[in-house]
Amino acid sequence: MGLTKTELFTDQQNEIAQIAKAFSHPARVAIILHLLKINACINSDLVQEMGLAQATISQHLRELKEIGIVKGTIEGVSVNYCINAEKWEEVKLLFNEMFERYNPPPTNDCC
Amino acid sequence: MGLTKTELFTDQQNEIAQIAKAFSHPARVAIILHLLKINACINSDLVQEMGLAQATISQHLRELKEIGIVKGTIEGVSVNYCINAEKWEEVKLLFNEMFERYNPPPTNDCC
DNA sequence: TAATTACATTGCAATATTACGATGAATGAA
DNA sequence: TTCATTCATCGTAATATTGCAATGTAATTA
Repeated sequence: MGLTKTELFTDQQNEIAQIAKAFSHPARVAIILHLLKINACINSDLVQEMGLAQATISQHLRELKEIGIVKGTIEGVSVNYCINAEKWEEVKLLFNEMFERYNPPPTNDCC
Repeated sequence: MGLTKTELFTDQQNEIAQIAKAFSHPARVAIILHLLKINACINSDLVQEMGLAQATISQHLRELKEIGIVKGTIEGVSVNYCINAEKWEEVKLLFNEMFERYNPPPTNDCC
């Protein structure tokens, strides 16, 4: 079918999945890593940095903006993109909370 | 096209994206969270837990196994699934390293 | 052996994603 | 005003994902 049955899952599960989806394409990871390094940049910089078409980068940036990880402000003719600090912290906590849930079983009888 | 141009990106970028993809569906998140809580379980337990068909769960489990996050060992008629401790640690470090890269700009002149 | 249980795999339909050319909108420069 | 720059959006083609019924496989039980 291709239609995810989100109603079967908790809000937390859906939220983790939604944010993970933002990270699930290397172009978006590359954009995020570039923003982390450079602090702010414009669409055409990213077109230079990666080898994708401008329309494609714009589409990826929109997804990152929709999730809230990235912010963009109009700066004359260009748009300044950067990491949304508050959301970044939130995402970090959400994933860390999950990562820390694992406590290896005392006996190794599971697998 | 629908075909990700992985050759444009670094190994690290592709690896983060690949692992994030494993987390990008709420059913797989639910499976992982359940395994974290319960330590080990079988396919049919998950079918009860979530409302998806057995074939669908099996498919999600296969993806998690392919990535390495989950291990499965045959236990008579059933298969015991559990978190792969080594891979879990690796994934945790990979994501934490990324999360910690962010240092908010001294001046808020970006966005 | 025959039936049962637990999963995996196959095949398919519905939908989502990826990529990009073409085009549109807005700003600034000549 | 006209042109160039920057980016968003639209439309479309190629491919990927999701979900499940049907079927296959292997081990256990009667």
